[in-house]
Amino acid sequence: MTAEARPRLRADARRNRDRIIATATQAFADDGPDVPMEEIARLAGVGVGTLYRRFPDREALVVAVVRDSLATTLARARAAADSDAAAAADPATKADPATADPAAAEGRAWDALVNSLNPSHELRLTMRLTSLFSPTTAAAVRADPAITRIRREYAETLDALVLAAQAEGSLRPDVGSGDVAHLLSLAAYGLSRAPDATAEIAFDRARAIILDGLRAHPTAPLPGHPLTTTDLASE
Amino acid sequence: MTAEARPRLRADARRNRDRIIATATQAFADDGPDVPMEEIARLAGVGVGTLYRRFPDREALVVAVVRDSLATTLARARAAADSDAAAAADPATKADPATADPAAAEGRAWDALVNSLNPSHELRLTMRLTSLFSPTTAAAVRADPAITRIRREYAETLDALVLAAQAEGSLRPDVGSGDVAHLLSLAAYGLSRAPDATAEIAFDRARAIILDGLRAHPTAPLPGHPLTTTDLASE
Amino acid sequence: MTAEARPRLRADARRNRDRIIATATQAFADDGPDVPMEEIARLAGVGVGTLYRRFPDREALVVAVVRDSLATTLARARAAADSDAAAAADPATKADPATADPAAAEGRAWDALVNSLNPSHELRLTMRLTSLFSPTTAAAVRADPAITRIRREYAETLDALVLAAQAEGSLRPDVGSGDVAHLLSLAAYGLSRAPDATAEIAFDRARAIILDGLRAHPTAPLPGHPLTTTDLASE
Amino acid sequence: MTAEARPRLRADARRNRDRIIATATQAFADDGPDVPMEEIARLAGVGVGTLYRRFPDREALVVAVVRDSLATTLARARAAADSDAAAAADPATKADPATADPAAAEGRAWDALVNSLNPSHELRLTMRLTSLFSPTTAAAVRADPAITRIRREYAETLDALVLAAQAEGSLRPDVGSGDVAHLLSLAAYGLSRAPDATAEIAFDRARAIILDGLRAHPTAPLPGHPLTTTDLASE
DNA sequence: AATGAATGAGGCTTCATTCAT
DNA sequence: CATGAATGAAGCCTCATTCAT
Repeated sequence: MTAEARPRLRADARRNRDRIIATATQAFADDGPDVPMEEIARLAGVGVGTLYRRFPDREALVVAVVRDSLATTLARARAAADSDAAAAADPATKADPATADPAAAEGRAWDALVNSLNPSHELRLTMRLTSLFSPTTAAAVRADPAITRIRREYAETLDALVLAAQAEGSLRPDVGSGDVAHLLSLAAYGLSRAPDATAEIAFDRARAIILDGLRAHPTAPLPGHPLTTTDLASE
Repeated sequence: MTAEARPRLRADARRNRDRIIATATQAFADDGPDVPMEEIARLAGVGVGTLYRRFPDREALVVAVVRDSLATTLARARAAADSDAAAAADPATKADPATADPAAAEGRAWDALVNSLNPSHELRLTMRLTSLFSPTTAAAVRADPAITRIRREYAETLDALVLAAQAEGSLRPDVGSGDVAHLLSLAAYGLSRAPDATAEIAFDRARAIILDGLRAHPTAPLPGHPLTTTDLASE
Repeated sequence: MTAEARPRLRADARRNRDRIIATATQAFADDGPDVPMEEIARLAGVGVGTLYRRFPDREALVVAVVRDSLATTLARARAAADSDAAAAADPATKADPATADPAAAEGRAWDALVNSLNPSHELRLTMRLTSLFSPTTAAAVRADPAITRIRREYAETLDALVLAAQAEGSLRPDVGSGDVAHLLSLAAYGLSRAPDATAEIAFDRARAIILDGLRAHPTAPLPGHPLTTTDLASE
Repeated sequence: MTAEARPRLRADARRNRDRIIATATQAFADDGPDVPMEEIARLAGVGVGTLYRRFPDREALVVAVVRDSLATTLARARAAADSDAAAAADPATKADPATADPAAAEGRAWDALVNSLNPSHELRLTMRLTSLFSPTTAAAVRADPAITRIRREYAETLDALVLAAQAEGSLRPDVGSGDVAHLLSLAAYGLSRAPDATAEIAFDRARAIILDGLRAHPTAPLPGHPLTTTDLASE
């Protein structure tokens, strides 16, 4: 995403690169992590050679796909956090709670949290990916510095959202950002590969139930201690 | 229960078969769905020839593994349902709520439901498998008659538990057995392959939060309608 | 060659293995070091799978070919050394120099040396191989323990032949076994790939001239010091 | 000398061409005959496109490299022959044998022959190349008209040197220029790719021994008949 | 019946060559 | 013209499956 490691690709090369990542994301989601490289190339409308010129091997492609997808997730979470901050600073919004979205009745920070956890269909599919790859590939993904950085920044953003929601009293106090990330990634895993009405409904309902479980009225103490995203780093 | 198509194997052959399934289950859990057949055979201490004598091809082995695992899950759920029924019929138990497990305070049917959803580590690993196999293999699994039957029986058992819990007022009324099955399989997906303390804690906490979300005090109506396990059949 | 690392192959497997090595030796000689593995398999009348079952990768095959060829060279040199020793111990032979082969007039030790350096056509072709492989593969060859051992034993045998020939005064005293090995491997390199009358003659003449240069009448001191085969170990 | 088919390149284009040949020569010597075209282009500091503009395909590049190297060898041999002829015509030199280099005691023609066979390290490396290329490429090299011409001219030059040395009695009479060329190319083959002190010494010693074998005192008749360089043309 | 050897289709990757910028 | 991106044929290797011992 940043300029660091990108020596300014030619326009068409750049276009190809983006198309390959998008195609690969979809292909992994549709056909599992073993889609032949040639299939991906074909779907992207390029030759295998081009694919390999951009990504020296399958692992590099997987890493790029995950990196891209996480970057988008991070951007979305950040946008949610920022709009929350903006709203908090805006007297107009603050002044009239009556105009608030009824579904947002729990409080602004809660809404921001929920919002940040409402990934697009494509993103949710990508979230499934990590769990699908072979242990070796998964290790390569975790070892990637860019991915590590994005995860760290994502953790920080989510931490802020979690703390704000707990401060306003809408999120149960005995959970950490790690718990929240874990639960929502679970919901995403549950999605079947192909877009499917039932899967969508099941996801929406699961998410709603999970959110109910996260609200600020625990019936019983949770086992263990609040998990931070750091606790899940090796997952 | 499984006598139908099984022409009564000799004891040692039967032992071989069981060991292969156990080994394969472990191998899939440890190394992902792509473990070579030869590796499985080696781990099971038999030649590939023997493996292929029992399971005509890789798909047949996978189906057998899933079938075996689901059968165990079903047995566990049934035991939970039965003990609930027995308890319900037993005045002694009914008479003295004070002796109840504090964690079980929500009611007997709730406890039975929770109990049926507390799979062993090995089982939870196996539950992940289905989502790991290629779409083709996954389709073969769903098409297997024995698996279909087990799923149906499991659905019936879970339906009963869900209805009982709703009857006693401990489970929110706007969920179906499909929602429950979905949520719990989600929690299981989250487990990483290797046994890992953090993953265990994350699982336990996620499960607790999900159960809180399932309790009988919804804050907002759920989208859609209660899902039955039939709704999820194609998942 | 020894039983150490060979867990007793099944008869047909053993036959296949031998045929693959023989075929590969010929194929490398005919078509250079880049012959496709599939071509070698085809020529040997086996499937690629069989080739790869015996030799995990191309490098392993090359190492086996070189190992095999060096072992034969060693055996031949040893036979020459032994027959020399036997002859030396046999009074009948000793008694009548008049019956000696005229071409052997230089002395028994000289004959033994020359004899040990008269490799078969196939062997000479194989000797070329080492110089043909890529640096990486050549390094693998040198790193092979069996090859190292054979080279050492070969060096010892050649040392004895060289010393004996120098003792009887037929070999110039300012050369070592390293010089001899080097020169004769050179002659072998000169052979073109395909059997070819001109190449044969050129080889025979080159060998004769080199032998003349090695005889005990140096006209000028050689540069450097006598080379041992150890000096050439890394070559 | 090479103006025939060369439509007069621009100076910088010429410089590019020369650099590519020099780079390729070095690359072949360092990394074997399989260096990728792209690697050669990179080392030469040009794009592949430029490389292909100069040399329509890999074979053309190899041919150019060999051609270039042989031309240098020819020039050197000619210089040796010419200085011999000049010395022969110069009474001053002839008059005072006492001033002769001690190592040159065998006679002027012998010295000229030896001198012409003392290639630089780089050249000797290049000489190895021919034997490293695949049979197909080697055939293309032999089929190249320019190379054929250079070889013919080289043969004529070497013939003259050989005859002169035999006339002065320093070279054994039963060898031809083909034998000489063959033996010396052998010595060069022995050089390992990287500059290496041991290889250098081994080469010098082998060359000295071979020269001893070529001196005018045959101990036994050579097999076959004197080889001309023509006899070796197909080698 | 058990074993493990043989087979070959299929996936990964490289690199000579062509072509758009 | 130079550049380097794109292409795809071809080689390496793996592994599901079959078959001889």
